[in-house]
Amino acid sequence: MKSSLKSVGEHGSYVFRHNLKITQLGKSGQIDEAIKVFQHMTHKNTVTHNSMISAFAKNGRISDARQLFDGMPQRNIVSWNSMIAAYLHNDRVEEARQLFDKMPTRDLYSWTLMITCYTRNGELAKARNLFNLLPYKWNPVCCNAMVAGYAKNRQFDEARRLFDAMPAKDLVSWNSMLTGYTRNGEMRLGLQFFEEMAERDVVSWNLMVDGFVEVGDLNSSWEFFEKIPNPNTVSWVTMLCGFARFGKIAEARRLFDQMPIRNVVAWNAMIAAYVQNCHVDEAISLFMEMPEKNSISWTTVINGYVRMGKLDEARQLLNQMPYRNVAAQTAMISGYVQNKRMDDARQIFNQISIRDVVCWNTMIAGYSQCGRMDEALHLFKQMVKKDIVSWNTMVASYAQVGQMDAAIKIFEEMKEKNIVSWNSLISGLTQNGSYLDALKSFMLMGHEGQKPDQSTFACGLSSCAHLAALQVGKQLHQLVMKSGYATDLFVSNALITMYAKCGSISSAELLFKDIDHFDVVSWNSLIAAYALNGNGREALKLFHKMEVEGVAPDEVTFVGILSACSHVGLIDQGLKLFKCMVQAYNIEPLAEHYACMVDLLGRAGRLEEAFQLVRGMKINANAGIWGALLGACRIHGNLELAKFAAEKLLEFEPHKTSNYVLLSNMQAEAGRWDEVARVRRLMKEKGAEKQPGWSWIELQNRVHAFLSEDPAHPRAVELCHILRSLTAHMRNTGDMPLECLL
DNA sequence: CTAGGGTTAG
Repeated sequence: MKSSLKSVGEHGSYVFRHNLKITQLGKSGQIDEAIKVFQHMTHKNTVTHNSMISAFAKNGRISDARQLFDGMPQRNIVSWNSMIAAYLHNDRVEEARQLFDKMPTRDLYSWTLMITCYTRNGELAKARNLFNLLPYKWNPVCCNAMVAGYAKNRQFDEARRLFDAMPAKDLVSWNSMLTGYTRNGEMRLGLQFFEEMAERDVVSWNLMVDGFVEVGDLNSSWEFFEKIPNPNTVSWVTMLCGFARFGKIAEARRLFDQMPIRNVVAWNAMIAAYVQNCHVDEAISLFMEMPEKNSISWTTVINGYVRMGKLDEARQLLNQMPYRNVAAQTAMISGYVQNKRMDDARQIFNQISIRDVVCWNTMIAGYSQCGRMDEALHLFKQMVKKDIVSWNTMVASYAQVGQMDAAIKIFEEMKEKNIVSWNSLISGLTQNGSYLDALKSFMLMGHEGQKPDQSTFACGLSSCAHLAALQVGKQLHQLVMKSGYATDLFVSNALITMYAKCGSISSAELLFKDIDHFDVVSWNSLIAAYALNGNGREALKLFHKMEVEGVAPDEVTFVGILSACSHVGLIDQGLKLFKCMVQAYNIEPLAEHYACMVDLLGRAGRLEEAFQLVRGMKINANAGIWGALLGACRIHGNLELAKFAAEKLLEFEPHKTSNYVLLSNMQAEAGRWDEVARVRRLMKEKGAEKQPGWSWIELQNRVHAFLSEDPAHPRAVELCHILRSLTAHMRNTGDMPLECLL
C-alpha cells in the first residue's frame, strides 16, 4: 500500500513535469520538441494528452490534434474543451459546434468557448442564443465574452447595455468595451471611455496606443505610450510596429534597442519592420542573430525575399525551415505567382496538407493572371470554404479575359457582396464595352444599399464618356460632389474625359482648372479631350504649357497629341513630336503611337512612308496599326497594300465583320468580283457574322439602347413610326447622309 | 491541460 502510493507519487511528479514541458513548448511554437517529449514519456495520463492537443492546436496542426483526441484512451471534459478551443483558434466554427453538441457534459469553459466561436464569426444572434441558455449567465468570464463579441462587431449599444447590466464588472469587462472602440477606429469614443474607466492596466494603455496607430495618429500613440506606468513587451512591440507601419524605421530600431526585455515576438516585429520597409539585408542579419526562431520568424524573412523578387533565396530558406507552415508556403506561392511561375507555385501548393483560404485564393489569382481560367475555375470549384475574396477574384478574372457572361454568372451566385465585388463587375463591363450594363449595375448597386467608391465612380463616368451620355454623367458628377470623392484624382480625370467625350469641352476645362494637385493623367485627359473634339491646336498648346510647367509627358500624352496632329493634318508637327518623344523623352514608341503615325501619314497619302515605318518597328504590330493602314489605303485607293494590311488585320480580328466588308468593298470598286467572292467565303469560314448595329440615345436623363432589328424596347413600335417620319423629312430636305439611305 | 481583453507572419 505504502509502496504503491510512493510509486504513484513518483510517477505523478514525473508526469506533471513532462506535461508542463509539453505545454510550454507548445506555447513557444516548438511543436517538434513537444512531440518528442510526448512520444518518449514512459507514463502518460489524460492531462498529458490534453496538453498535447493544445500544443498541436496552438501550432495550427488541427488534424493532428483531432487524431490524438479520437485515439486517446480516456477523455475528460477538459479534453473536449481543448479540442473545441483548437477549432476556435483555427476558425473552424462548424466542427467546434459539432463537438459541442456531441459532448456528454458541458461546463463554463465549453459555453464560453462556443460563444466566442460565434462572435468571432460575426454570428452574434447565435452567440446570444447560447448566452441566454447558459446556466452561468452572470459569470463575468461569459459576460465578458459576449460584451467583447458585440463590441468587436461594432454593436456598441448592445455591448454597453450588457456591460451596464453586469453585476460584477472586472478589468477585463472594461477592456472588452474599450477594445470595441479602439479596434474599430472609434478613437473619440475610445478616449472618452478610457477616461471614464475606474481602473486601468497595461492592456488598457496598449489598446489606446494601438488604436491611435490604426487611425494613423502616431503622435497620440506616442503620447500614450510614454504615459504607460509599467509598459510591457506588448506595449513596446505595439509602438514599434506603429513606427514601422509609417516608415519610421530608425525610430522603430531605437525602441527595439531600448527594450528592457526582447522576446521572440519583439525580434519578429523588428524583422517584419525591416521587411515592410524593404531593408531585407537588415532583416536577414537580425534573423541570423536572434536567439530563438519560430515559424513566424522564418515566414517573415521568406516573405522579405519574395518581395524583393529573390525567389531562389526564399525557396532555400523554405527548404531549410525546420517545420514548414502554411503561411511560409503561401508566401512562397505568392512569390512564384507574381513571377508567373505557376508550375513552381503548384508544386508547393500540392505539398500543403491543410490549405487555408489565402493559399487557395493566391493560386486562383495566379492562374487567372496567366489567362489559365480553366485551372482557376477548377481550383475554385474544389474549394470547400470560399471567402468573399475567392468569389471576387473569379469575377475580376473572368472580366479581365473578356468572359463577361462567366463573370456575371459567378457574381449572381454570390450570397454576400462587397464594394470590391461590385467594382469588379462594373469595371469588367466597362472594359468590355458594355457601357449601358455598367451603368445599370451602378444603379442596381445603389438599390442594394452599396455605396459607390472612387473606383465605381471612375468606371461609371468612363461608361458615360463612351456613351456620350452627358445627362447621366452630370448626375454622377452631382453624386461625386456629395460623396466626398471629388478630390480623388482618378475621379477628377474621369470627369474631364466624360465632359470631353460628351462634347462639353468648357466643362472639362473648368474641372481641370479646379483640380488642386493634378497629375500627368489630368493633363492627358484634357489633351485627349481637345484631340477628340478636333481642336488639335489647343491640344498642342496645352502640351507646351505642360512642358513649361515642368510636368514630364508620358506615353499616353503622346498618344493624345499625335492623334491631335493626325486629326487636323499637322503632318510635320506630328513627325517632329514623334521624334521628340523617342529622343528627348526617351519613350519607346508603343503600338498606339505607331497607329497614330500610320494614320497621320496615311491620311496625307504618304502610304509608302507609313508602311516603311511599320516594317521598321521593333515591336509587334497590332490590330490598331493594320487598321489604320487599311483605312488609309481605302481613302487613297491602294488595293495592293490594302490586301496586305487586311490579311494582317484579319489575323487579329478574324470575327470582325467590318474588316471583311471594307476589303470586299474595295475589291468591288476595283471591279474584281472574284476577289469579292473570295473575301465573302473567307468571312463565312471564319464564322464572322454580321454584328447587329446598336445605338443609344439619352432622353430625359435615361439612356435608351437600341439594337437593330430588336423589338425588345418597350416603345419599339412607336419609335419605328417616328423614325420613318424623320427619315422622310430628312429625305425631303436633303439632310439625309448617303449611307443611311442605303 | 481548456474559456473573456492586448502583440508578431499571410
